[in-house]
Amino acid sequence: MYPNFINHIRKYIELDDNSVALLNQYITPRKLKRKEFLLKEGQICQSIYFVEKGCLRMYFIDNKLNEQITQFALEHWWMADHFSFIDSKPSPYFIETVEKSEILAISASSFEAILRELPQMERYFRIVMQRALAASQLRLKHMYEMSKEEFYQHFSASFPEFVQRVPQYMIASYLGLTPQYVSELRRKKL
Amino acid sequence: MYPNFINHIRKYIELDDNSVALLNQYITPRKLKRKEFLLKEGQICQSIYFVEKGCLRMYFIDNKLNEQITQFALEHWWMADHFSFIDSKPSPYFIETVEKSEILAISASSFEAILRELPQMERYFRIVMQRALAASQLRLKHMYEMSKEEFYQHFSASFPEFVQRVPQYMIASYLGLTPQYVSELRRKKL
DNA sequence: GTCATTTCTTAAACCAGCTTAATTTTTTAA
DNA sequence: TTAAAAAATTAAGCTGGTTTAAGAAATGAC
Repeated sequence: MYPNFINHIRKYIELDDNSVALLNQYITPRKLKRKEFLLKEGQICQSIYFVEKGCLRMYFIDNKLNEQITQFALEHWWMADHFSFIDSKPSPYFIETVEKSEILAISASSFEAILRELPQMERYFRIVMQRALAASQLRLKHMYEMSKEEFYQHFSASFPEFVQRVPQYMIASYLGLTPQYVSELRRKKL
Repeated sequence: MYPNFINHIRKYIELDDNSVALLNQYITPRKLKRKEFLLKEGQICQSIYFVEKGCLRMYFIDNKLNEQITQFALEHWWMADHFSFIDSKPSPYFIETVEKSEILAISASSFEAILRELPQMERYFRIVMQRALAASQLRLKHMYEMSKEEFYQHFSASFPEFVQRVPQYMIASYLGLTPQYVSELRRKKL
């Protein structure tokens, strides 16, 4: 059904076919075109989203009216504004497809139901959250230790397919650079 | 025994006295003076640490040989290099007490034992990790949207007791500023 | 296919925050 | 208490990266 999703869970916990069937009841699959929204500023982030296929970005509008991208999610990744999701507070973020995507949504009430009926899923989500936290720590370390130029070069070298897949100005925004400066850096490298 | 620790867990899950007793078997309490280390660069982060009392900082040495602080942990907070802890990889970080502290350590093997014997603790840690992730998302947003001056003023206004408690050069490092610039900002404000 | 829109590039002026270096103040340890 | 070490301040000069503005190239929708 949703091979990426089920395989991802089975990387961390055991899940028999009955459990998979039960799980499926709480999942809302969504097929989205490019540039469609899952969340807009001011709304409550009602669901957490698993990227079965495609790519999401999360951004907010800063005080200069720029779109500031804070996260991407590719296949196998979860996306959510966790503060908004946990506390049912309005989110400052937009979550939007970067390309045609297939997304699995789990609403807050489904999330609770899953954890109640399939307690082993607590373990799965504990591990996922812990790994996301580890990734976030690492990203922060990179931001502390690298100049913007190094940060860009490091990112390009680490995720070349991603740099191909996503418009350059989005990479720039995610890395906290102006598109002009990225242009300059690319020219410099060639 | 460890009131902050047990109360923290009981904020999120139910825990009877037997479970508390069981839990206690897997916890190593440590009383530390100021400037003692729980982790040094190159070591594997063998434990996660709960701050029962006091304050920890995590930092690494950057290429200019500065101590770059990436995290603090006060009472009720957990501290760990999660990448190192999860994958048993050498850590680039130091974890050190900022002041006299009482710390509870849970080693990787104890962590697994706790989760095996008290499965409801999966839920506790899932919630803790999810909240830490939310906090990390928010911090990142602040870094994207604020100038360094705004970031400092925002931090000072948000955590005045913390600014009292911790040396100024540590605040500067945590916020990614030079101590000189912080000095300038303080003077400007008065 | 082709036109409108989106994305990328170039270049020059500008500035927030850093570097360097010297001095003063505070803290620590004996 | 006092000497030494650690932390904070001040000030001048500098630079990595932004801003502004305009044109060129690529892309997607019809």
